[in-house]
Amino acid sequence: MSHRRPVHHPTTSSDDVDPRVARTRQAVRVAVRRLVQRAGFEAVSHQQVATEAGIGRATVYRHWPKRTDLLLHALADVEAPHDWRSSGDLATDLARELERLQRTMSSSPLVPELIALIGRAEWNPELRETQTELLASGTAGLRRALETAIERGELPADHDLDTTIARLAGPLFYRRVLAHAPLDDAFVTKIITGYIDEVSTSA
Amino acid sequence: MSHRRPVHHPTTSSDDVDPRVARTRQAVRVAVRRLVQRAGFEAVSHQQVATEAGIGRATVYRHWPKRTDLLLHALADVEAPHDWRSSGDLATDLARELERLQRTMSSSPLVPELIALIGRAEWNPELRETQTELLASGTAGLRRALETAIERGELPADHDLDTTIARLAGPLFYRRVLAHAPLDDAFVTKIITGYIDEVSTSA
DNA sequence: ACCTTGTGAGACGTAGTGTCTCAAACTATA
DNA sequence: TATAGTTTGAGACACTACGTCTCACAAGGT
Repeated sequence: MSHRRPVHHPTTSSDDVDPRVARTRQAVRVAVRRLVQRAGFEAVSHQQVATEAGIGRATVYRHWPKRTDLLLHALADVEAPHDWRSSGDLATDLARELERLQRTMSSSPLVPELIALIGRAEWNPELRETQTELLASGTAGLRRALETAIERGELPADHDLDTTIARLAGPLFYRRVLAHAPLDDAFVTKIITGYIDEVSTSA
Repeated sequence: MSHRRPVHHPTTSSDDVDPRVARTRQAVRVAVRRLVQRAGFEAVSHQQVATEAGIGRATVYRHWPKRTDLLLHALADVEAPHDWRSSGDLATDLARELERLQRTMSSSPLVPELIALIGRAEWNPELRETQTELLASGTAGLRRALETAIERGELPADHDLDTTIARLAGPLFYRRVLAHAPLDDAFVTKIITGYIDEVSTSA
């Protein structure tokens, strides 16, 4: 919609968007997150978002015609750009990554949003794509840890990463989302030691 | 609402409810399931259900005032009353139970309904309770298998069942619901052998 | 100062919601 | 079969929400 191409001042943070648009976007992002955390995605309507954000209803429709656009927008900048360095030991790397995942899932106010996403991704291809991306970024650390271990020869080259990631991260999701049980340290430790025992005995 | 207590003919299936009510209940159950599978719980409104079931809108409101009541009703009879007998070997029992879970999650038209449930259970205590019950019944087989193994001395008496169940079933949920990847046999086999290796080496 | 563009307020028709009433149909029993 | 007690379906009703549109105004860029 914005046809402004030339960037005159390579400004600090925001892109070459109209400041008014940037304001709207930010306000809506915050509003959607608040609404989702308070009452679930079901409570997110253009009407509600406009009220919560203190902006006009028409403005919300202009930028995000569909309801799911609002959710996608709220999730848009949830990239986890964490710089990764291996400790040289698979067990240590996994522990660190799983604990990071544990922290994220235990405390992050984002979990409700992800659950809202899950519930809809089953029927909405666009949302499913976003979910896949978020999942990939959330488990990227685990994947890197395993890849590094393969390079070191600590794991066989044909080790199935996806399966392993599912076996490591799956139990966390199960506990948090399905069983509504706490993700305590003992639980995470058991997952790690179980897996390490398994690959070390087979080696 | 029905004050009919004395049961004259101990009839075959239905309780002592008015046949008209039984018809309504059944029709709504079917309609809700169809709608959820077709377009998700979001598509389930009293209006839609009435149309789909071919009954009056007011009737739907009478029986299920809230929208979630419709979901709960559709999930009400999903008990899995499967009679369980141990094969005498933990690995065999687990394989059977996990494969059952795999089949259920791969093919059952119920999975969409469960996902609809998950998405809302985070904010609705009543739904959360139902979800917990369904989860318990779905993993009852696994639990029985593990309990039997403890009785046989195949597992230590202080073995944490909830943790183990999360580690066995969690990866399946992860694959099916989050990763949208197929639950192939190789995957299930890896989960089982991994776990069996782990407990057998520690014994 | 100028022109451009996003915004907010509100009008508008449409569609869905939740409640209510009432005649008709159904059920169990005498 | 007749009768009394229930459930149902159809529709009326006020209300809210939806999605689109217009237009004056404010805020942005140059």
